[in-house]
Amino acid sequence: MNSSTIRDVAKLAGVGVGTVSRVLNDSPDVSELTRRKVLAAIAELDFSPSVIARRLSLRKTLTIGVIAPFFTRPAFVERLRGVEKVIAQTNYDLVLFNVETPERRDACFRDVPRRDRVDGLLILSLSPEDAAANRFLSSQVPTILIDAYHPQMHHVVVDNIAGGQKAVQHLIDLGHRQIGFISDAMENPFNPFRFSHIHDRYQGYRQALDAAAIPFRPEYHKQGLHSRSVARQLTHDLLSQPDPPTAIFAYSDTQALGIIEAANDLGLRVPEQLSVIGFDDIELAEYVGLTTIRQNLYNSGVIGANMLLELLAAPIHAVQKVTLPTELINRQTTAPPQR
Amino acid sequence: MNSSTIRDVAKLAGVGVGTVSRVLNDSPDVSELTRRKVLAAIAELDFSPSVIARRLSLRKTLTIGVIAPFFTRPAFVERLRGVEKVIAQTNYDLVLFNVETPERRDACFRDVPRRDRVDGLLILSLSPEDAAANRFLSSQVPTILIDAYHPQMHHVVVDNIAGGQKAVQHLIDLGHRQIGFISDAMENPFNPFRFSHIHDRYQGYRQALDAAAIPFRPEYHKQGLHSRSVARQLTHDLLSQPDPPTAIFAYSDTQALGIIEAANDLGLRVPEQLSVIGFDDIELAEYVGLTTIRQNLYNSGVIGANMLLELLAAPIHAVQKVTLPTELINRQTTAPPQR
DNA sequence: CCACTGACTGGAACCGGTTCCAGTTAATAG
DNA sequence: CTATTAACTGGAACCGGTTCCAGTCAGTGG
Repeated sequence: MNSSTIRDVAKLAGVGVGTVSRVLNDSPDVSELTRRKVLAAIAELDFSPSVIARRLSLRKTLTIGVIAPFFTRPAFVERLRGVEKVIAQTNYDLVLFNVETPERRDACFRDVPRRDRVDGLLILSLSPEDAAANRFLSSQVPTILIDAYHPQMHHVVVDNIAGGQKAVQHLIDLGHRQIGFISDAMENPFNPFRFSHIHDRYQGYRQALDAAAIPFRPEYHKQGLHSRSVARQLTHDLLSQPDPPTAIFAYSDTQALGIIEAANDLGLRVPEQLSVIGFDDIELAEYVGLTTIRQNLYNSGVIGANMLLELLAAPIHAVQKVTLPTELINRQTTAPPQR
Repeated sequence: MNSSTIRDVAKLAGVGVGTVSRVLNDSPDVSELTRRKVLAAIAELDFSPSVIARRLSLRKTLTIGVIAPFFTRPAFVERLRGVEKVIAQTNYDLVLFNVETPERRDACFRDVPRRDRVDGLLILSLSPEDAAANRFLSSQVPTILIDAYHPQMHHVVVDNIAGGQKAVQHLIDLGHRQIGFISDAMENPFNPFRFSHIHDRYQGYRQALDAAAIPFRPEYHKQGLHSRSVARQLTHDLLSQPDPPTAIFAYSDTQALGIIEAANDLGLRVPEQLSVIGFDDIELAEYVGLTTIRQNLYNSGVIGANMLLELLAAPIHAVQKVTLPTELINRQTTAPPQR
């Protein structure tokens, strides 16, 4: 059925294979008469060219790879959605590599960036170390980091430092002076993917405190694995100390939810007795009325994918760096501290 | 760098290309000595075989396609996760086709099922009409429907009828006799993807009522677009009528959340004054303590992907039909009706 | 009338694997 | 010692496109 080849078409149309190929590729060097004959033969045979054979002779895969820890956190899915939207409008195929363990990440970083596998690569939320980055750079596969960073690689990131600062500044503006921070662990082994935003948001936290001349209190910063339940436990620790914070900045919305649970456990009303602010603005955040810092997740995918397409179309550039802004979404979990 | 071919390896190792190919494919017909020579040459050249060329000569794409409306509802992502998990363990690539409009669905149904594009296909939550199904069947591309149905295609579905019945039976067991149902629209144009579960869950609703000899009241069934806000509005309609229901079965958890919002609007306490039960058991459900019917989303992806791999390995079978059970998850939104 | 140009065309060579057939070699049987 | 066989091996042919070179032919200029 689908088994006719370009040679069958050539024979039927009474032309050479080269001519058929020219017709298929809209070459101008074909007379109108010939073109019509070829198109008729194509229609009669219900021929369509083999993508596989094209790939071999073009030495391109017509494929874009995406490496990401998609399913581990809701935010990643939203970025992927933006990526897919862009790629779907091209004739590239989108090949998915999901990463749920550091081993799998390393395997992907090793095996995927090969010219015969993908023409271009998007990496979401996974910042490569120098060794991996060098492999990407020498692999000749154009690669864009989205929500991830390496100084020598193209990337589109959100301004986590400014975002963290914005969150804490909001609490300060409300009158808070005792502000806790609950985050993922900043160091291995509890930050196996080395999500670098943690450091950035932490830095934003510190800068906002400094700017307001509020001394940093290490006992106000609790770290642990990224999950609601861990955040809940950390909040218990945080609030059970003498002179506890009156407001908490959470590294992520997921953790903010754990903080709110802990407040409920302890009989503290939010926001009257405890203010909570998150980061990301995931869908749940709106539902529970969480004040948070929004980053435009979908857009980051769109921008990254478009950068990659440009890179594939045009020759090499200098390292492209895009930083996206954040936005304070003021809902119902922050308020002035009680006197 | 990556440019060495099997012929380079053959020359360096002093053997023929066929022999190198045999070594690469672990053929037993190679002497140990020769194998070592070849492996040494491979290592020296840092050679790895071109996937593209393999595809052409094997006449396989080494690719599995997934067509789905992934990002429109959280449940789909969870299924995809199960699919990815299975595919990642093979050497198939996973190519993603996201569908957000009926046009895009039709385009995917038309263009993707081609032997030179994918070796096998998984379709999530989109039930093809007969015309499309015939194209799939005649395309020679093994295809599995997950959470979708066509009588002549392999599929793995959840037992939506039994699930709906289970939900309503739970309400009846609690003593409810006035039970509403809020669902997606059952007919076009408001059900553009023809999600068939709606009919099934509706049927489960009707069966449970019949079994308890409770007459069906059409005014207790409200339909609308799938969203929290629409469900909220429908609930207002439902509860503002004389003799309103004391319990509501929601087609999905998302809609159940809208129902709860509406109850709050009206000052009705859940579950004391209104019982609500959902369907799916999405992540949010646990968070808000929603009683619901769980379907094992992740597992449906795993099972479907494994079915496809078997189909790719073995010759044609009879139509495979798998039905997965559901489970009542009893949380805090259902209770006996008030006297 | 010849040389030359431009427009178009045919088809071999190529992309880099796999496969199959025809050897070669060594071992075993007769 | 020869015939037969088993165990390996080399390499041509093939998968189905694209590309490029060497034409062919009509038209133009001298």
